[in-house]
Amino acid sequence: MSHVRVRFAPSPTGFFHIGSARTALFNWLYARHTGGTFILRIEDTDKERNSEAYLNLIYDSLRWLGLNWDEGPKVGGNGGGDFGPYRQSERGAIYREYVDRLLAGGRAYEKDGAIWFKLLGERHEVFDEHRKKTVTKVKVPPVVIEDRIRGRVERVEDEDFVIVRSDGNPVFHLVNVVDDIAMKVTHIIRGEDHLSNTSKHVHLYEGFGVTPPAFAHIPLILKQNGPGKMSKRDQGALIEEYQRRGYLPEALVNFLCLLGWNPGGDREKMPIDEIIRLFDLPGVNQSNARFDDKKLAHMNMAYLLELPADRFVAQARDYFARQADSPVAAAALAAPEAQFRAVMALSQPKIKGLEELPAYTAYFFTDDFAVDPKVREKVMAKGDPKARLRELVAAVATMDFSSDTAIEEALKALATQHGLGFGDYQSVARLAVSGTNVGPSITGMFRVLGRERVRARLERLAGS
RNA sequence: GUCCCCAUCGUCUAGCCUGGUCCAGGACACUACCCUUUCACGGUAAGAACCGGGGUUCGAAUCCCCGUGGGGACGCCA
Repeated sequence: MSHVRVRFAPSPTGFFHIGSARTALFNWLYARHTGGTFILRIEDTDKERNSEAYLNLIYDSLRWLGLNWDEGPKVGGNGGGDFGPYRQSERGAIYREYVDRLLAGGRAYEKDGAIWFKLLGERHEVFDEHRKKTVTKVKVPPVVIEDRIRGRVERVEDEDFVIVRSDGNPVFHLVNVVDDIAMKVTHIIRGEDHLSNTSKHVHLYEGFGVTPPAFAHIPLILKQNGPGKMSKRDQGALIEEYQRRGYLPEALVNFLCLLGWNPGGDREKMPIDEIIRLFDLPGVNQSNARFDDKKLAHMNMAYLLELPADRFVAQARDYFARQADSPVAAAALAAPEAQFRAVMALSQPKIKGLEELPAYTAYFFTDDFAVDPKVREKVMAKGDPKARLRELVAAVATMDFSSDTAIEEALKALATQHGLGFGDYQSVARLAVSGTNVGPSITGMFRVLGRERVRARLERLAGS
């Protein structure tokens, strides 16, 4: 097959959401799989609703997800590729030229100040009950689409439609087709919501005397709760939200590609190279998929767990840096490098997401940490906790803090000496030192916190 | 209302094209147990689905039809 050229063509009229991201991802994967070209084209013909902020959000989100584009805005030095410009707002001359061809060939006409595409066939007027108006129907044969995912789809498109608005701005259907022709796009991979537009597009291709590219309409992502497809307003829909919450882009990408595609068999968690190798259009499902944030969270945890320590530390630092207004984050960032790294080493195997980090690690960075009242009540109700705390204070004074095993030995010896279990000391020590009953191993906590702070906190609780 | 698409556990899905190997496999979630120095991770186990009805066939989750359900589109939005 000739060189594959696919495009992702978002319009900067709102936040960048999960559905768009997955469409971009499938296009990108197909390009990478086939060794083709991935084009980013900005469909900013709706002057009313476009915004530069949303445009930047598209760039940022794609970059964050790792979906680099070969042609498009921000690529290289001059023009971003051989078929630019890649923003439709800058391609007016090209559209005029194509519209003129239609006008000259009798395939378009002017009415009410707008330009309409003309269907070829017998015409008659009918009253449309649903739209409450009289419309002109044209007797045309059905458009046949050989969709790469859905198979053969037939649809009758029997009304002329506007291609240039009365204010002179071209309409989506026109620019979309013109650009796909001009940019030599070979495969149109887009959401199924465009399937019913496709009949218009095929007519336009035919009007321009061009064979349409291959179509592949991918299933939609349905909102997690309630009916309908996911939209920008739905819970968990925004890419920037995951970015802000410290999700790993590779986890999100892996999760997203599993929504509506599968590599066959039981494989789920896969490195991106493997996904690229396996991805192909026949593996894409035909049915819509419901978004599941639990599974995404699980995927994220799996990726977090296997992240090299250096990268985990970097991610954690990033996360804290983005919450600089929080006292915990400020304290964490102010901590010495070695301590920060040590705390992260204890946390990485335990947390499910970076979001947990502030609450999970606060006591390492400040003495002013929260104490869970329920845990306190429970722990302090058993036996003589204050006695154990005093014994711990004494033991800590001479304990070897150089390694977890040394600390463990010392605590075990203490428990044995008093005829109690390790857990009896562990629970009060944990409460004193961290204010809660969840966290890394007690020995790790002791070691990283250091003798002085551990002793002070044990004394504080013993004397309370 | 019209047109188009879709239909396997609660969710994502394997199997469907090339009917028998499927009293339907995996993952997430849920439950129980194990591991354990708390909490997680991990391990084991359990429950949980072929939308309904017709047909074709010796045989249907798999093929066909109808129904129902879900989704989408019907803009001088994209």
